[in-house]
Amino acid sequence: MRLRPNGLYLYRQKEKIMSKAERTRQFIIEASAPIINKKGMAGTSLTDIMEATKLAKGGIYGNFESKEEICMEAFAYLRSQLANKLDLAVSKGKFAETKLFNLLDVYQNDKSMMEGCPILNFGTEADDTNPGMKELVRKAVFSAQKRFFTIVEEGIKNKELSEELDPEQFSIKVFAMVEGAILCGKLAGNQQMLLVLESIKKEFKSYVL
Amino acid sequence: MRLRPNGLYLYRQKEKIMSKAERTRQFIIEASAPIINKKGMAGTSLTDIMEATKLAKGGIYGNFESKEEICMEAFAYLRSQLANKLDLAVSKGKFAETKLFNLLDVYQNDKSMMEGCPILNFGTEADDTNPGMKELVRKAVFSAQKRFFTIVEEGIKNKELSEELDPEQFSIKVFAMVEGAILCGKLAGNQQMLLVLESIKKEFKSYVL
DNA sequence: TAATTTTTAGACCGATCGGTCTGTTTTAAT
DNA sequence: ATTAAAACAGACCGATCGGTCTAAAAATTA
Repeated sequence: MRLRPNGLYLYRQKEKIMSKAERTRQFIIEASAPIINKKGMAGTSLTDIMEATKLAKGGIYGNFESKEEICMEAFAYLRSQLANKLDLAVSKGKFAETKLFNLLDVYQNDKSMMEGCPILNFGTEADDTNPGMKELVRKAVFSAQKRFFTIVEEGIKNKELSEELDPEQFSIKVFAMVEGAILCGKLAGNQQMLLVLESIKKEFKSYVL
Repeated sequence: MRLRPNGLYLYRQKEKIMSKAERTRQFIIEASAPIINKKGMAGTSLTDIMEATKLAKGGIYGNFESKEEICMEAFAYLRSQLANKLDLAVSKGKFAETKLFNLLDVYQNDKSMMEGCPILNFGTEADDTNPGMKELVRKAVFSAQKRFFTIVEEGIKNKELSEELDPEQFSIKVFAMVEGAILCGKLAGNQQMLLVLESIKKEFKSYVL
């Protein structure tokens, strides 16, 4: 028996078919990521990862040299998955307003957000204890903020938005609101998140020309 | 040797002098809380707690029945410490504006916030894994929001603030912004936090009559 | 101060931690 | 199909995990 990470996953990389090891590595990352996101890095054991992948220790450590490495890759994976969804949502909007609203809708509705934003989860755990991870998350914060920034910047350039809207201020503020809303939504009920996102939209609309 | 939690800590409870055990229990909570807040519940071991308290296992487990219980008490302690500071800051303000600004200043400057907001730290770790702790944090969220709510509500009643400012919306939104700002501040630099808090003040001022 | 109760130290426990290593199996090239 | 190389299973490792228990020490009562 050993037929799991085979047919199902036909990853390609740069037009070259991935080797067995590369496929297994990717499989481990994808299977572990949601667990680590949920239970935390310290809270996730190798046994958890073995169960999720149905692989034995050797199968794990043949592809990673430490649990730490798995955690880093798991975060990178979650981050890029989410980034892709967010970028796609933005690209489907024609105007600044629709771009922003599409973007917020992903934060609000996407089921991958149910398990919590990886920036929030990994960030709070890593900030005091894991400089390498902290740096990864820091970059993720900047690129998430940049998404908001670009929408506003282009909106102004295209005369869709008032020049009184400062892209940098707005992007930092809105990102903080979104992350805070995710936290409050999980702790105090989803309508809190809704309320915050609605107020972002409302404020934004006031700058639409 | 065994003279630590004696003279230094003369806690009183309802005018009755605390017993040795009560003092030790409190001592363990206060010594452990910052560590647990920093390293997380799963990331903090009993060895960490033993080192911080200079007590042996027996000394710990004579006063608590599990690590879990220590974590719960640690959160309750951090929460009440912070709540006291915040309430004090608010009480020193005479008007809604000064109350709110004093409150935000604690979030911005207090050194106990350097180690991170316990709601953020415990909340993100507990939300998917620890229902009991999640409930504790949930209550903390509501009472933190209520602090903002009351300022606005009374400000409106006293004709200091426009009636267009909705206390509930504002309190939920601002709390989310503050928590998001704490996260971003720790990950991406403190000036992000500053920026968010400034924008809260700016928006608030626009409702001051 | 003496007696009793409470509290603490620290040896000890089984379970689990992250990680290594070897022999077997699977893959990939011929 | 044969063979050399790559990947994996699972026994094994020492360390550490959270937690228990007993005897000694300290606090409390008399």
